[in-house]
Amino acid sequence: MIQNHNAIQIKAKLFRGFSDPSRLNIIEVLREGKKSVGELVEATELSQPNVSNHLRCLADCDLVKSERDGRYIYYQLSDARIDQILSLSEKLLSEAARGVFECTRYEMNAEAVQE
Amino acid sequence: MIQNHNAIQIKAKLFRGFSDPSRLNIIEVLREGKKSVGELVEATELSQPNVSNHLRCLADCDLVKSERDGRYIYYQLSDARIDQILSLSEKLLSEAARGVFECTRYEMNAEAVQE
DNA sequence: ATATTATATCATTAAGTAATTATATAATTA
DNA sequence: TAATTATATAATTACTTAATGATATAATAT
Repeated sequence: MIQNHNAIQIKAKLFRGFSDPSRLNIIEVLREGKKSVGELVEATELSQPNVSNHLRCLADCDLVKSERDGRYIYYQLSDARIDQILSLSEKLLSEAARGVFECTRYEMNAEAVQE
Repeated sequence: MIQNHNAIQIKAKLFRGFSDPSRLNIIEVLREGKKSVGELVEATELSQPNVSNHLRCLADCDLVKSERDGRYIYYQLSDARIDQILSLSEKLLSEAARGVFECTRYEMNAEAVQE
């Protein structure tokens, strides 16, 4: 049975959280555990405002939650299933990675992959 | 950094396949089983060129595979884990749907949601 | 061979969105 | 209080990409 329009909109929105390389990079770092914004900036090598912008997006979508400790604000993934979804995706990519990489519809300016 | 740059690029690209509502709609219909392009057009109410464009994107990424039968071309999901990823996402959304729905980043609506 | 049906491709348009720069807010320390 | 550190916000710019409309290819039927 086909899903209703809203269900698809919402699900697409969830995946959009994962679909940007910078945002996904942040999420991958958060899979290690709770991190401050500064730690995320250092780990991802993104600019601080850029990290904050993406974090707000992720927080709005309830993919991450935050708590302040002094002047630091710590972020963490809000749900264990996020980790599961990413693990499953890795398994899928372990076989399909070449096809995904060669997809030409998006130009993500990726560096060359050695095979 | 836990993962290398390429791994993140490729994973982001995979999720981009799911992140557009039209494309996700097509994928959801394909979860029911093999469908011709015409059946997908009818089920999704998207235009035929639009469906074909998205199918090419999905095929390039190896998310779907196709086979011709006469003048019809049938598409199906290429890997059972795609269905698993979508099922897991549904479970996640069963609790987080409100937050995702209320995410304002993509509507360019500047209203902070702090806790 | 011509017409019809099914699908793909391509150029263009229009909308979306990531990154940057500058600035603001908040907590802490001197 | 003023300075410093950590993070957030906002406006702008540059880039990305979905949808459309026109056309092309492919298979089949007449």
